[in-house]
Formats: sequence, structure tokens, C-alpha cells
Amino acid sequence: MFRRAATTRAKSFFFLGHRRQLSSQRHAFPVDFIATAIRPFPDYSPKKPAIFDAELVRSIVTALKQRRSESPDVILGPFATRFRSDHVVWAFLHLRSDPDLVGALLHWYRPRGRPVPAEALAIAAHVAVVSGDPASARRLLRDGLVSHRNFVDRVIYTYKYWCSVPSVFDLLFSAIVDINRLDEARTLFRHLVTYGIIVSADACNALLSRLTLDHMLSTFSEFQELGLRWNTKSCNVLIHGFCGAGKTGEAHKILLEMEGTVGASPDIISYSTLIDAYCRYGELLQATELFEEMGDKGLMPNAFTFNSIITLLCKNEKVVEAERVFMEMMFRGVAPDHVVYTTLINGYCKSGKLPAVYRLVEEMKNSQLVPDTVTYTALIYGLSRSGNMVEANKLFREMVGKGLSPDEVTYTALIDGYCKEGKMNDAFYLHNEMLQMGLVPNVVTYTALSDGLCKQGEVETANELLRETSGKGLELNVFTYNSLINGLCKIGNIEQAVKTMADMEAAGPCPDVYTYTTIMDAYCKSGKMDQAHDLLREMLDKVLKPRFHIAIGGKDYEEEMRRINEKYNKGEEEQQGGGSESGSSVPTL
DNA sequence: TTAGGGTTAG
Repeated sequence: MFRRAATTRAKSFFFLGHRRQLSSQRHAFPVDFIATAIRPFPDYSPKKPAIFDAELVRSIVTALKQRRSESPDVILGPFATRFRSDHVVWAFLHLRSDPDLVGALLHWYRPRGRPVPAEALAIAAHVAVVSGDPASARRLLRDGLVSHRNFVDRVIYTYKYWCSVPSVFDLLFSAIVDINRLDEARTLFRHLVTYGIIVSADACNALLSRLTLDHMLSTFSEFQELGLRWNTKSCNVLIHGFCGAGKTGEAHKILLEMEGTVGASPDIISYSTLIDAYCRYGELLQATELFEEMGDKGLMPNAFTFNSIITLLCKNEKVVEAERVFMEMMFRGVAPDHVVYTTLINGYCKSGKLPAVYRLVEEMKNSQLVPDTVTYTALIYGLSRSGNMVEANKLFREMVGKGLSPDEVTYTALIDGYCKEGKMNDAFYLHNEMLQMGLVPNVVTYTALSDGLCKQGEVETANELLRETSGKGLELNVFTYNSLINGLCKIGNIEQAVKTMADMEAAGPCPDVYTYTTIMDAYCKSGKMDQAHDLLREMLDKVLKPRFHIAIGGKDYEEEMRRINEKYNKGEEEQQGGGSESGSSVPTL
């Protein structure tokens, strides 16, 4: 797990571009410190007890050892009034080979309202590690970190005397990461290098995965230069970081170079992460190429990998094709799990093909797969979108009855269903219920509610609701504004709608094709063709992508729209087969 | 300590 720091500096770096960043951080260290002698751990020993204290400690230790089956409260009660924090450490000197008794003494001492001294916690952690109980050690180290400043120093000071092992620093490092003191973890890494200790790559991976991309990259380079050999998981964290930032090219570069630069081969997770990113960004071709490549390397795509492809196809409304991939997956011997089923169920829900949904639910049940909150949410959404609120509500109660907790997304799906039906009382009842459950409605919840109000003509109430939403710190998005703009247009207040569009731009979200077409439609319907034309021109200048033909009259624009549609929507209207299944009884999961 | 699924607008 551990090795002494390399005496020569690591030669390889992933990102030459980041070496510059690195050199600016290295001034904190002696320039050639790796080449200098490793410093020894401090020589510490506990202070000596007075005779009276030594006798008390001997009595306590003897009582603990001889009466180990009894409760520490009973054994140690008689010593309580004379017991001081120093006695804990002195007792440990006699109990170091007996971790259970070390734990018992610490537990007895802790509830008595006195802070456990840092030294005692550090020693107890060393004893736990040496006796093969890393979980207890990690808890003790965490306690020490939370309750004492300079606890790290105590662990280092007590290390040698208590004959500890290097893995205690792995646990200390992990405990610091657990409590999110990420800068401190990095400092500890550098500090430990001076003692010749390199924290394990796996412990460092936990840190890496919590850092922002920039810090991730600088830490990767810096630790590597200090002697750490990163592993495949580390590279996967980087790949994931780059993918999350939309930098699939950089992520792909790591995949290609990790073997040569770090000596770690890409695994199924490396490939799946990148494939998923390509799918998210709609680059199916890149995704399928990688899919083939991993197969060539003997890495078989699994349910994760297939699911990314299936998700992309569903998002592109190619759910039948998605199911073909699903079949291909099973043909290759990869069993679909509940996530893959949920993806496909959601795809069919979105295209309104409920018979296919029920068929998949049956299949899922027959495969002994257990639906979770996400599966139920997809189903509830599908039913409510089909106007089947009775069944949607039934499913909602069913999932609660099964002990699954609906979250804000589940509630929003149901709320949206009631809003679409104009049942605003039911929608707000659910909104209150989710608040009582301690759930926090998000911007999507409020957009659904606001849209419901607008559709009932209660635009002012919607406006008020959104003001409150902003007041709660939630950022309204393009959906929210568009729904409000639509409400304003429908009550004939185009002037306010245009003003809201300007407000939206000022607040951040850019007006999109929905925004423009909503207002253009209102202008057209009120005979204000000039304003509609101006707006269309503005929209075209911004190179927006119209998806639908806009009937605003005037052959020039119709021709323009035709050309735009041809240019932007090529290949988007491919025919979808299937969807002709029958049968519609709502299944119980 | 690394990968996948669910909610809003014309």
C-alpha cells in the first residue's frame, strides 16, 4: 500500500501545460528536497506518571483485564473521581496489545463530558491500525481532526513510539478528505513526503474526485512529481472531470495516453465514462467508435456502457432503435439492470407509448428487478403526461407504501400532471405536502406551477410565485420565462411579454426559439405583422434553430423557413417504426 | 475512491 518516496523525481507528466502551474506551487518546498535525506519521525515518549498516578493506573488496568466481561461503567466507576486525562495515555501503555480494552477505556471516558485528549485519540488510532481495525482507526482519527487543532502533529509525534504502521497516514488522509478539508489533505501529502511517506493512490483518488477540474489537474501533476504513482481509477477521475466540463477531447487524450504516461491501462469505466460523455453531447459516432474499440481491446461493454447509448437514442426520440440496442445487449449476454429498464421505460413514456411501457414493466418484474424512486418517477411522469392522474396518483401511493421515498423530482412530475389538467388546488396541495416532508421544490417545480397558473389565466399570481422563487435564491431559467411570456401573450399583454423577454436576457438566460415563436404567434394573431417580421429577423440574426414551421404569412419568410428547416433539421424527421402494441392495463410493480 | 436512468416552455 505504501512505499517510501522515490529518490528520483518522476519523469512523466500527463499534461505538459500544467507543469507551469506546478512550478508556481513548488516554492513551498525545498527545491531539491526529494534528493535530500528523509527526515526521521520525532522521538517522543509520554511523560512519566507520579507514583500515586502510576498506582491508580495499575489498579485500573488490572481491573479492566481481570473483569473484561463486565461493563466498564461498573469496573471504572470507583476510579471516576480521581481519573484525569493523563491517566488515559498511561493506561494505554499497559493496554497497547489489547485494542478492545483501549476502546473500552476510551468509550467510558468519552461520555463523561470531558474532551478526549488529542494524544489519546492518536494513540488509540495507532493501536487500532496495528491490530487490524482500520475502520475504528478512521473514526478515531476523524474525531481527533474535528475536535483538536494540530491533531495531525499528534499523530506524527506518537507514530514512532507506538510502533505504528504507514497505513495510519492513509487513514488520516482519508479522514481529512471525509470532512472535506481538502487543502489540509494536500498539505498533509506534502508534509508526509518529507518523512518518506507517500499516501496511497486510492486514498488520493478520494481527494482528486472532490476537487474542481483545475485543482484536480494541478494536484495530479504535483503529487506525481512528488513520487505518487497514480492508477487507473485516478485517470478515470480525470476523464470524468474533463467530461463534466465538456472537454471530451482532453478526456479522450487521457484515455489514449494513460498507459504510456502513468502505466495504467484504461478499463471498462474509462471507456464507459467517455462514451457517456460523447452520448450526452450528442456525438453518437464517436461513442460507437469507442464502443467498438473497447471490444477490440477485450473490454466488454456492460450495462452502464449500453445504457448511455440507449439514453441518447431515447433523447433523440428514437425509442424503437433504443430497444433494438437493448435487444443487442441481451444478445451479447449483458443482463439489463433496473437502470436500463428505467431508461427505456422513460423513453416510451415520453413518446406516449404506454403499452410498451407496461410490457417493459412486466419484463422487469419477471426478471426480479426492483424498481426504485427513479423508475416510479418515470412511470408517474408517463401516466400524468397521458392525462391519467388517477393511475399516476395510485403509483405514487404504491411507491410510498413500498417504503420508497419520493423526492422533489417525483413530486414535480405529479404536480406537473395536475397543472396540465388545470387542477391547481391538487398541485398546490402536493407542493405543501413536499414542503412538510422536508423536500425543497426546485426551479422545475415552480416552473410547472407557474405554467399551470398561466394556463388558467392567473398570470399575476404566477408572477408573484416566481418573485418568491427568485427570492429563495433559485435561478429562473429559459423554461420559466417562456412559460410566463406565453401566459402574458395569451391574455393579450404582448407589451409585457416583450418586456419579460428583455428582463430574461438581463438576468442571464438567452431567449430561444420558444421565446420568439411565442411572441411572434401573439403578434400574428393580433394582426401586428410588422412586429412579427421584425422579431423573426432578430431571431434569424441570432442564428436560432427553428424546429417548426411558423405560419406568419408572406412567401419570402415561408421560403426562408423552409431553407432553415432544411439546413438545421436534416435527418431529424426519420420515421420511427413500432409503437403499435395494444393492451393498456396499468401494471403494479 | 472512478461510469449509466427520472421533473419545466411555444
